[in-house]
Amino acid sequence: MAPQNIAVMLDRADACCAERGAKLTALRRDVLELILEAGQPVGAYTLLDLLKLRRAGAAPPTVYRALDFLVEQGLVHKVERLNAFVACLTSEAHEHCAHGHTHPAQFLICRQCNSVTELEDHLVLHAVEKAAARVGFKPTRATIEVEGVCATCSGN
Amino acid sequence: MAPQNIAVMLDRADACCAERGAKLTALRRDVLELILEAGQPVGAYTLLDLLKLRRAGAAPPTVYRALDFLVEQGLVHKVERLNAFVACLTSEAHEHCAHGHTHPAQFLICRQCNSVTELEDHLVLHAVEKAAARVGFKPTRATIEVEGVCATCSGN
DNA sequence: TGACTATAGGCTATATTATAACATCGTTGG
DNA sequence: CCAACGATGTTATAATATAGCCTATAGTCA
Repeated sequence: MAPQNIAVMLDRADACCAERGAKLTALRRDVLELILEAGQPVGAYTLLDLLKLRRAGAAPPTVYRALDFLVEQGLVHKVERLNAFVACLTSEAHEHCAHGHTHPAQFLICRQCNSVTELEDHLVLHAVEKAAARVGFKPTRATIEVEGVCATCSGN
Repeated sequence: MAPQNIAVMLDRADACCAERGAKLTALRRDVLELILEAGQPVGAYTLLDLLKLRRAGAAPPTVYRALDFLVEQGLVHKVERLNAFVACLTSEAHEHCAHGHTHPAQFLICRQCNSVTELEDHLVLHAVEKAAARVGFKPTRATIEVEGVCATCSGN
């Protein structure tokens, strides 16, 4: 992502937090910036190494606390299958930021190029909700991660 | 699960592996039995502690290798959000065991009672496949884990 | 202003989850 | 038999994540 776009995203994130009474502190902003710069899922310790270049004293809790905050605000998602974190780029997360903080999302993980694409497909969500309702289950959050081969890698 | 049912499941698993040219060795059978006895998702190190009661020399690789095998055979699933393993109880996995080994599944995780229910909902799978196809992505596997409150806990 | 309170962050240690690497053993097929 | 392969034993270590305690800073209210 181009630096100017990252700056835009950071400012959006800032406004979004403010609207909710949360604070995107300098540290949290740094961590979010590093994730945006990565442009792909990045592990907590990779992030820590990057963060140390700016903040010598950084330790695991430094990163994990910032990540907890960012995930809670819906600015970052954790990809469970990769134990990695990725910035949320969907417009909803930033524009309609009044809705419940963590918005639902699906990930497509290409096992050839390791790229990850975020989707926000309401039909999928609907199907999941219906399946849950069928057994009386009340969902609050869904982790949907699909492994496979992306369009580019499969030559389409 | 009642002991006699566990025995049935183990024998089915055995037959299933045999049909595929895989061997459900004593060790693997022990690990599968422990997971079935747990009746809920169980962590690798919990499993290791249980296994040690029978096999003093057991170490992490002992358990992880058995788990790798069982997951590959579709007899056990890993619940990513919990870093835990659960036995696959769906009939398909055992009866139509000729299909691709790892069958798709969805999990409903109750955050009140920690129970986990496995679903195999084809509408959900279809929705995921369609969403993926829409962006040219070719899925091979999907991790679908829903957190919420189960029917029992929500009083329905 | 000054003390109160709550949140954020620094820092050390440690818990939890998972794998690498190499040795040994046992079965199976030539 | 013995070669080859798959399974397991064994030791060490990597990778991921959290506990707990202390300090600093910012907003709040008497």
